[in-house]
Amino acid sequence: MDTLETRELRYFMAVAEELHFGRAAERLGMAQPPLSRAVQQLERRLGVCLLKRNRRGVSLTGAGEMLLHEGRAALDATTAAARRTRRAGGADSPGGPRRLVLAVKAGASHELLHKLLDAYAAEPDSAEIEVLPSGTCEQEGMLRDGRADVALMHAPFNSLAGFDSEELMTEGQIAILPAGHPLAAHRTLSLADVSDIPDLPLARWSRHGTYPPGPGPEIHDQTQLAQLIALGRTVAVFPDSARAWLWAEHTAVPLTDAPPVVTHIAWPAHSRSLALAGLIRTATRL
Amino acid sequence: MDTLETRELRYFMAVAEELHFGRAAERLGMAQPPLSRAVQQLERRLGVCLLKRNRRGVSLTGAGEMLLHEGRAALDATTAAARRTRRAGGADSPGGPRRLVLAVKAGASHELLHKLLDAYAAEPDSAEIEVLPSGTCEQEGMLRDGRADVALMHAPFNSLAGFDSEELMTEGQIAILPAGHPLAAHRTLSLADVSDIPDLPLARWSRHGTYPPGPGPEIHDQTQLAQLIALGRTVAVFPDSARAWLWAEHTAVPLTDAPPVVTHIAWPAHSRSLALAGLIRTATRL
DNA sequence: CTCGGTGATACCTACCGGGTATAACAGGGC
DNA sequence: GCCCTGTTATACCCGGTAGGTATCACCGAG
Repeated sequence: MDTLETRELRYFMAVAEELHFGRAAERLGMAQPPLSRAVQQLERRLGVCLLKRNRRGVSLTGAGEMLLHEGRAALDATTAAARRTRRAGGADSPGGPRRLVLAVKAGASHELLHKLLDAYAAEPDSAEIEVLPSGTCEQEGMLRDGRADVALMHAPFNSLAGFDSEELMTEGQIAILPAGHPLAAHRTLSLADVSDIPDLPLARWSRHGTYPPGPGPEIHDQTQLAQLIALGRTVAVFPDSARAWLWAEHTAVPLTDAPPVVTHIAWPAHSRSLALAGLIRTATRL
Repeated sequence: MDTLETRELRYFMAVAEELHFGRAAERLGMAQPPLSRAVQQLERRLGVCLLKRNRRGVSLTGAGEMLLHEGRAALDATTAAARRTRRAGGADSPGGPRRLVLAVKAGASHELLHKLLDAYAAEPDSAEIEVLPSGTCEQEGMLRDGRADVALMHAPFNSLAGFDSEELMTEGQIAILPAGHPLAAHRTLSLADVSDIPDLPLARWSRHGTYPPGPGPEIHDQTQLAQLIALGRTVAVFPDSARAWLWAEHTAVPLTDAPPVVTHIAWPAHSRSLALAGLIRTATRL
């Protein structure tokens, strides 16, 4: 009577995201009429109007927006439950699984990650760690929907909201310039210096498939970016630890006014796994 | 195929908590055979063994424990989605609902709460605040399953894990003694002093219907506790602000070594409501 | 005024969730 | 050793409902 099945939620989410019954039905692999009916039923059961059916497409009501947000969290939580249960698999041992999935932004914190993995592997009865490279700022979603159990995150880029976390490292930021560029001769630079170079527009990173507006080139791969810098086509701002992968044609210049980057280890607040606790203990002792 | 319906989750949770198919079925208001079948189906779909069927009852496997924990979070999230959507109700206004439910431990932080409500009501276009009194340490659950949108919590009693929060107030703790008791004459006391009084055993608070072991009386109501103290039958430890409801027969003595109590305002990390943001802003400015 | 695109309705079918009855199995009491 | 009790699993049936197809109702654009 008041139980909100995940199937209904999935259906509503599809419609709310597409704002179009036909496309939503296609995405769900079903016909449009049963989808319409299911959403109507959902509205009747909740006793609220979720969608405004304008003759040309659909728009969300206030309650619809609420369900879109809260439903996303709920769906993530259920798929997380399924995934983590599957991973816990045959292991009948109490105290949680013997395998952890660690999400790391691809290429970031090389050295820290290496030290962490080595130190943890040396611990007595440590679990197996699977390192899962993630796209830009995707670690949050991975923790939420159970693709990962724990993540290395970088404030202020990642949001730690909703997770437990421990601080691991703080570092400054550097501008990475083509070695030959006039600015590369400076000892230090400011953010204003590098964000306003006429011949070197700041690169724009892919974020969930879309790019922020601006004149710079669209980037979704670190190697691609490195090459464009080496070719003198762009400039980028990175944490100090990015020095590890600089090319000969690159020059790193410290930024005086860039916010410091704080690397955290973060995990879902309700986690109760012994293996996770061990990893966190190891990480904070580094 | 991999979708984990809430109905299945509810069924499994009931069995996992009761560890008995018959009782679980009764609790769910259904017969036992379909419940057995549903759980079998769930196990087959997940491809893992969740329960060990011993001839005498049932026990959880590692995967079963995982699903018990993760599933609780998932079910809470879906019921929260349903509840909050219902509450968002007819309000088609963007930016979230015009009504917030604020969970407060019954009787705690009177003064702070009063100031907060007054200050917020004076704000331009403030939402309506419904104050929801909650039992001991129940605010977490209320935020998780959507009965509340925001809560006043008291560290270290409440756990802030998984929520966003702002600190509002820090206070010391006091022992509340019968006015005539010898210890009531002291200027200060230590925790050891009050936890080991032969004739005044510490009261035990109800927590989800159960009581911690010990010699003291079982308490689930502040008035009841106040009376027992006045009668010289027990002693209790409270934050400073409890002085507000002391009786004439009570004496409050500061505790030197009790951990300070920090009152926070806390809310689900993914909340995006304008009304909530306004309330938080008001609270932090107090 | 018609046509294209949208969501809603009508109707049918098949699946499956739920109920009842009963089997299979283990343990304890005599 | 045998039966009785408590437990979960199996067999079978029924009804509700999720999903499909065909079609309608509506409105905006040209």
